Amino acid sequence: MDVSSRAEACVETPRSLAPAGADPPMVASRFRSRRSVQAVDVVVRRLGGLASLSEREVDLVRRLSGDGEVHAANSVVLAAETEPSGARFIISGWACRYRILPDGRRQVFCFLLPGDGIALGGPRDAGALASVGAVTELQTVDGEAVRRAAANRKEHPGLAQSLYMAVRAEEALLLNQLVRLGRQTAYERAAHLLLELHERLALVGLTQGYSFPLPVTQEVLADILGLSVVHVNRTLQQLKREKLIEVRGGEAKLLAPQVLTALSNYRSRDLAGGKGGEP
Amino acid sequence: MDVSSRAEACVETPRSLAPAGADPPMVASRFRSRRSVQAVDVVVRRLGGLASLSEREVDLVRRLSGDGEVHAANSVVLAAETEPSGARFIISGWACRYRILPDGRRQVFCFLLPGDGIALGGPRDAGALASVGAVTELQTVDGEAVRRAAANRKEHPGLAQSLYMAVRAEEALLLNQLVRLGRQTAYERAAHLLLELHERLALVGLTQGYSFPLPVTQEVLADILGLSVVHVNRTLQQLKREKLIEVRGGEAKLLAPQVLTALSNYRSRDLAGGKGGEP
DNA sequence: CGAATTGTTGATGACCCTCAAAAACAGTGG
DNA sequence: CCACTGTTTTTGAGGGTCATCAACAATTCG
Repeated sequence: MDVSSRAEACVETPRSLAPAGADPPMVASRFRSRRSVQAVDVVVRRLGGLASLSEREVDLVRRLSGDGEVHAANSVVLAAETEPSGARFIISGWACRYRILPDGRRQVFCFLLPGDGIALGGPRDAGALASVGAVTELQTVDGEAVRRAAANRKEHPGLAQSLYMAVRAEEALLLNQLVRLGRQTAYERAAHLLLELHERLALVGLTQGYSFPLPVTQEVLADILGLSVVHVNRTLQQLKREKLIEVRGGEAKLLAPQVLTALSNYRSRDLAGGKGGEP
Repeated sequence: MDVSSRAEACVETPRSLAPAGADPPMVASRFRSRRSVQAVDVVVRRLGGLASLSEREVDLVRRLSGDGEVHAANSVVLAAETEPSGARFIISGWACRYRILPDGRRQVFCFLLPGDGIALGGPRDAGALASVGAVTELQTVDGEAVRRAAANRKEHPGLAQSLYMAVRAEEALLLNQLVRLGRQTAYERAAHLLLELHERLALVGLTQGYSFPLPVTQEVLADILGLSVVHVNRTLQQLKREKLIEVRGGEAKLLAPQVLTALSNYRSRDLAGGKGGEP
């Protein structure tokens, strides 16, 4: 992948790129193109939110921008049961982990958002257990350098901690998802998922107040919520009718976050990590 | 306090149960017997099944038997939101990871069987994200020694690999569970779960052909299957009526494993690991 | 053996699915 | 710019799955 195609992709998925008005640290202007340096910033924000990174570690992450790839919307990024590929980070766009039953039923396990990693657990991660698909057009970069660096805890304690917390955050997502599917009504599930997406996107600066991009069809929502498309539609309508949310044109807005939180028993704080953790 | 009384507790004091402050004390008594040297063998079998262990590593695991604890059935082993404890291994009995909603609804994420670890991911593991409860009387041993040894990959490559695979196997469980809850009917879920339990118990030698212990009430099954107790009862009856399973007196038997596998789209091989994997 | 837990059964209705078709929308090419 | 096509959203109708409530039978256990 060359730089120009990445740049194009950036333009084509404007929604996924952070306006980033909040976080302009002195960006070491390396000899990389300015555009791509900004692009990986979302990874820096994500990992930096999970643990404190040294300047050297931040630089190491920034250097990832070299090896980017663009995946078309609806393409398979990582097929289950095939040779595992290395770790990658998502720069822009949404992906999802999922499994498909022989009869076509699909369950999406979780969304993967900008800044999130794919197969962080190592070469054999992800692929064997679930497929990863691009929900929108997707920009990723090779994250093996970071993963290997993080394996050396002495050298890169911050990165080690970050990746550890990233894996934990993903488990937190799965547990949330299990509660939704096992014990919540459609109405609660939808509210809960929207709150979770808002929280995650806020962590990487992709929200504007309570508005955030929701670039997925109702069919995808159905597959993550464990519902039929029709029922997702009706459930969202109910939430809109009650003035709790707005959803249109790939954008969502939480009109009454506290009400949503209460009715869906949403608990935040599971995803950020709070920078504590494992030795 | 025990978990089974949660329903009443919620009726009487609906609000006061949920907050983390009201977490029950952990009842556990210590044991230290010669007999337990044999007992930890189940851990050796489990870890040895996930990766090849050197004799030294096996010895290291066997030495765990020193520091055992017994947890009463229905007691809380690891409460969510509290100080994390160290890694432990289950010697006998069944436990489960779960979360309870403020209104009393409970979702069990997975069972923890003999040989399985608790909080293997490190001190902060498990506890923060889910509680662990003893389903039956439970015998555990401190696994910190093994966990720390495994952290040194050079010294103990087999153990490192084993624990890595154990964590992956647990993720596989969660993903299976997500498919069950999100996209399968009660009938499929029950069959799928029974197959999974059989496979897991077989890995540690606790099955006899297609018979295996199932020391749980239908209420617990309901909480893991995301169903009501009544519906679990009817679903099991249907499976019995169709001569696919037998369940009585804490024992289950799969009468037609292939039929069950087909009807529930069960895929094995996710849990064992096959001794391949991460560096 | 009585008390409590667990399992079983029936009745009723809510929730959610399926089928089917129309309406809104997005992209394409004339 | 507007028909044209395919996708996505929306609406309606009807039915199946599963929850809830309530009671009773069967077990387990002290």
